[in-house]
Amino acid sequence: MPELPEVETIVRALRDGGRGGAPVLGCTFSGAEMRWARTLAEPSPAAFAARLTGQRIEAVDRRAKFLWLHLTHDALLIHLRMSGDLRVDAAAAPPEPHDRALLLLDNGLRIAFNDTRKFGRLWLTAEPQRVLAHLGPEPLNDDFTPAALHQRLTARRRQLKPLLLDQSVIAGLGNIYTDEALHRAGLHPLRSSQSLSMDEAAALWAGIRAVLQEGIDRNGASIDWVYRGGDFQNSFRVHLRAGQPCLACGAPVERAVIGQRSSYFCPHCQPQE
DNA sequence: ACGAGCGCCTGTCGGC
DNA sequence: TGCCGACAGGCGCTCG
Repeated sequence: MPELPEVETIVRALRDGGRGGAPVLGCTFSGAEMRWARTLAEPSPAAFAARLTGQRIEAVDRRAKFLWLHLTHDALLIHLRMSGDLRVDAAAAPPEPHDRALLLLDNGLRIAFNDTRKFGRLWLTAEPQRVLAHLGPEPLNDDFTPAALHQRLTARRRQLKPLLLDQSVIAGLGNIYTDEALHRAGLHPLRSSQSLSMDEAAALWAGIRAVLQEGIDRNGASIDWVYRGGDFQNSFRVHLRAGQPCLACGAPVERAVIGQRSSYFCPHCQPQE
């Protein structure tokens, strides 16, 4: 599910409150219950609760699509994958269906990791950089420049859309925001990355920045039963809009499967050649 | 180096 | 109504 803006929204809620939950910054873990053991990437389920207990949440951060809780000794990394979400509840509240991990806090609250499809993962580790080592630049950081994007795109010859989904090239984009960024840049998802001019890379850079920032401003996108609270889905220009008129030119939006993912684009605004 | 296929999971939806 | 395939915001693996 979540891409960078959805994860950022969750980070801000954990830090400051929001999405129906209380802030947890500064709280200390008092226990944990794993309800689907494979959710835990490391350490072992047997070691997890004891190691977590007593550690205080010193900071709540994000790297790409990973939530990053800085604890007293360790990092708690959380990747929500397709269907994960976090809630902050009263510790005594009955669990919800698909709650995979319950992390108890010493002030009567509880962080629940809910994940219908069981793809999400938690890491409790003293070496977060080992888990995050493969990630490319953060697209909203100052060092992510049009020239840096151009260099990374032209260093390879790949279809543009799968390349943008590759977290080692740029970190944080997923299927929705990639479609929207390519549309804003007027670039076809199958264009060869190596063929991009500096001007085209600069347009893509601006498109990526704009859609991510708008997604954050709107608290992410909510589709179907997944995720809650955001309304960026009301701003989609192409994603999920096959057959409907392009909001820029009126041509029907097309859908194609590219790299095993649904892709939506305007054939007029995003010519393949 | 790149792209395709598949596995991991559960749920929803549309067609027959 | 029931069944069946397609599809879903991600990512890691193998195989050509």
